[in-house]
Amino acid sequence: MPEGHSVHRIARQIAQNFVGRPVSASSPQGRFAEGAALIDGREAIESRAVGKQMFVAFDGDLWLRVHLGLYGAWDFSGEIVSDPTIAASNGRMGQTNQRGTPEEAILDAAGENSLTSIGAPRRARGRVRMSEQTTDINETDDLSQWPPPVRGQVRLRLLTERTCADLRGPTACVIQTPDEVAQSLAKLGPDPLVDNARDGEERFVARVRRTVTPIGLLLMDQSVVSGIGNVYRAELLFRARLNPHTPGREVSEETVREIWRDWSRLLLIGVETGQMMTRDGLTAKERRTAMARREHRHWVYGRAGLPCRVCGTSVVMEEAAGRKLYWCPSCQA
DNA sequence: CATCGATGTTGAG
DNA sequence: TCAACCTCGATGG
Repeated sequence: MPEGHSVHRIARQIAQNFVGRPVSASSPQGRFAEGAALIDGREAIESRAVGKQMFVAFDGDLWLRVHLGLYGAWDFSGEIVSDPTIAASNGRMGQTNQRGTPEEAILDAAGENSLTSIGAPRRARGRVRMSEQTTDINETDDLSQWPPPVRGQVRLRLLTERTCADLRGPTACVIQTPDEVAQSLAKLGPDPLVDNARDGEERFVARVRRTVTPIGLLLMDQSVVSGIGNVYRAELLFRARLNPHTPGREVSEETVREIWRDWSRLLLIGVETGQMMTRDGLTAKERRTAMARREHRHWVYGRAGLPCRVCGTSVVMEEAAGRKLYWCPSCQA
């Protein structure tokens, strides 16, 4: 259920906790037994996300490609070290609160200090789910057992001496050669967190402005731009005050560039906070409400029939290519 | 307890 | 265009 921001967070979590270590791989459910056997015991070399796809390299030129699809999820348990760029950037974002950021909670739960201190690393007692924009600690879990007992359908379990990652319900989970990875990457449009800002923007602009396909469909096309899903699509279009049905070639170049830059901005915020926060101009109080409750985070997504937050017109919902598209017919005329 | 729907993609027809 | 994939939180009885 993730859009691009979640996948980047997961890739970083894998990088932080698995890269540089030998990894035991298994498929408790059995549906990925062959693939798991191929990487079992190998050292993880690299972990990266491009759009909604994640690639993890293992020693011996074997790559794991995972796509979570609609309801895939990774559960991390054990000793979990947060990505320092995420933790550090939270301060910059000014979104700490009394109980601490999710990342700080992870550090606490995982006993992160012990990793860098002299004492023996102590077994963690944290558990996090990384599926969508939530990163929750379940402190009621009994983690006295190691490795943790398998619960439910686990397609792939990655395990080090200290950290466990369980993958459930992915659309794609395959082992690839470097050539196959290159082919997968070649199908993907630019990702603001992967591609050079200028190159990415130019590719996006060129692609959008040469087609009559409606911009509302183009933003969902992963070969046009990577990582945008149904929520970010609706919100980017509203933020640009753009009618979703506008053919790509009829969107002004300035507006196309504005959308790319806005996506870059929203993606960065999503990676840092773990939430799809697409509203701005909020007071401190409104921001706290929005951080706590999803329905307050968006301009139009999920608000069919409710008044537009800007003009009061009823937000419209229509089906487009099998997905629900929300927009304000007045603001986005 | 049953049912529904979801932040997604693929492939059949 | 639509079903299938295969998971789980939210909702209703």
